[in-house]
Parts: sequence; structure tokens; C-alpha cells
Amino acid sequence: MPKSADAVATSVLRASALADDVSFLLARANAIALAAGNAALAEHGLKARSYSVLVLACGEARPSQRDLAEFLRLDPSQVVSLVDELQSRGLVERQPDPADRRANVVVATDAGRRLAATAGEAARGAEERVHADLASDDRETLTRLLRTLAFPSD
Amino acid sequence: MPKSADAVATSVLRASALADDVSFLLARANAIALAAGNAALAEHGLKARSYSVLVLACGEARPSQRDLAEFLRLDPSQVVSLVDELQSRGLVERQPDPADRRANVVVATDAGRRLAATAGEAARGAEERVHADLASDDRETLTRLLRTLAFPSD
DNA sequence: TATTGTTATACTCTATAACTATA
DNA sequence: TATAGTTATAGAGTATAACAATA
Repeated sequence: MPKSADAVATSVLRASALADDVSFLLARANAIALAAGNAALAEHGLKARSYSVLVLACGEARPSQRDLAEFLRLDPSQVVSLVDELQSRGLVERQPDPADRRANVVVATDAGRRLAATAGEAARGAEERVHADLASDDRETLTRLLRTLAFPSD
Repeated sequence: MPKSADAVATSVLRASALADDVSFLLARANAIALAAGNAALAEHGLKARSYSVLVLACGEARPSQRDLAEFLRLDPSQVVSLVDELQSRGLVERQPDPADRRANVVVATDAGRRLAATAGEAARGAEERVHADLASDDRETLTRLLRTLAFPSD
């Protein structure tokens, strides 16, 4: 099977020093996964960012906006925009935290939970295609190693 | 050792569905590595992007701007800006490709090679700190698995 | 006709500072 | 004093279309 001109050009650079650099591989793999995820979520009116907030709002943790910002490594002001948009679409609610009246707890509505379920299927389908080259035990290993990098010094 | 309030908040969300999502872990690990890499490269006047172009220009591949765009997953117009900046600092040169007069081959100057060497040490130091929690064989495994995702269907 | 590099433009994302209301 | 949320804004990054030169 003939390779495209692009693939040939890329394969030459794959002998470069960068091709063994973990940070570069991380960036490139993330770019591919993000593009696939965003494409799959677009038909549900979501992106990776808004989907992440929605999923966290569906869980038991009842996160404040501050919690979301830290977990997703976003600025608190970015979380404001994301929650604004999801709330205007009736997918999440801001509930006052009785223990701290400064804080808003972000909780998914029933509609939000339904969308999270269907969008989640699309996201998992995209992930499945991106990871098609990995065996099942390789995926588990990758998850474990990435978790170590994503949440340091546990 | 007491955890910070932030760490506690994060640990609650770590029980969420997202915390097992490979795409999410990839994004978070990449964000951490990118921040550390950019911080280390800043003292040399570089960022991850410009450093990547410089390293590829130091190799034997003699890449065109198109090659760089595809390998780094950037738009060709973004490569123009990156090469402009490196060239204005005397770190790379645009050389006409004798085989295709439309194309520019991007090659590092001697000054560019010297900077790539010293900046590379800083970048490897940052990577070392980011990967301190991983054993040596885990790093090799991670590199292999990420390469599969970063360059699909080999 | 198609491709490389380039310019221009608009859009999104990111980072910062300042403000309010609470703690 | 410090923190949660918000607003405003500027800067960086991203995506698109159009063009000249060349294939």
C-alpha cells in the first residue's frame, strides 16, 4: 500500500531527536485525541472542555467552580464561561453551598445527565478509534502511567 | 503531612468518571509537562513550539515548512511565524530547495545549534522532574505506548 | 490543476488584574 | 487578610480563505 506524500515527509522527521521525546509524544497524542473527541462531541453541542465540566457535575462530588478549575487546570474565570453556557442550556445548575455562601456547587440537571450519557457514548467511540492500535492490557498500562504524570506525588 | 485545601478538593474529583478517562489524563499530563517545559525554555527565549522547530532544523532531515507543519500538527501559517522569529534571531535559515523551488528548507545555524544544545539540557531537566515518579522501565513503556498513539497505523 | 509559502482575518483560548461578597 | 466568583481585557494560539510562485 503506497504511503501519501505527507506520510513520507513525516516518516523522515520520525528519525529526529524529537521523536523520542516523551513531552513531544504527549503533545502529539493529546492533539490527536482532542481533535477526535471534539469532533465526536460536536454533534451534541459540546467540546472536550464543556463535556468534562458536565461529567463532573453528574458525579457525587458536588464540586465548586474552584474545584473544577483546579481539577481541569483551568483559570477560575474560564470555568465561569463554561458553567454559564451549560446553565443557559439547562444542563447544569449553580447551587449555593450551605457551608460557604461564597461558593457555587455545580450540579447537572436531568437533561444534563441525559446529554452526558449520549455524548459519553460518542466520546468513548472516538477514544476507541484513537486507541485501536493498543491492546487491552496496553491501555490499562497507559492509563496507570498517565495517572502518575497527571496527578504527581501521590 | 497535611494536604493543601486544593489537593483535598482535587482528590474528591479523582473518584469521578473522568479520572479513568485516557483522553482526560492525556490532556492533564500534557498540560503539566508543557507548563514545565515552557518554564524551563523561557530563560533561553524559547517555548515548546519554537524549541521543537529548532530541534528539527538541527537534524539531518532538512524539513520543508510543510513537513514541519504536518509533523508538529500546526497550520502552515503558524510555521511561517515560528520560522520568521527564529530566523530574525539568527537561529535558523530558510534555504531554497533545489528540487522544488516553491519550498523552503529550514536549517539551523551554528548559533541555533548551540542554543538547541543548552536549551535541550534545560528541557531534559524539566522532563526529568515531571517524570520523577516513574521508574526507568515505566518511562520506556510510556514512550512506546505514546508513540503508538502519536503516529497511528504503523 | 494542485501545492508551497505567505498574508490577512476572525475566532478561541489563556492569563492577569480588579472588584464583590463572603470567610 | 484571604478566598470564591465575576468581569474586563489583553495576549497567545488556532483556523480559514485568498493570493503569487511554482510544480
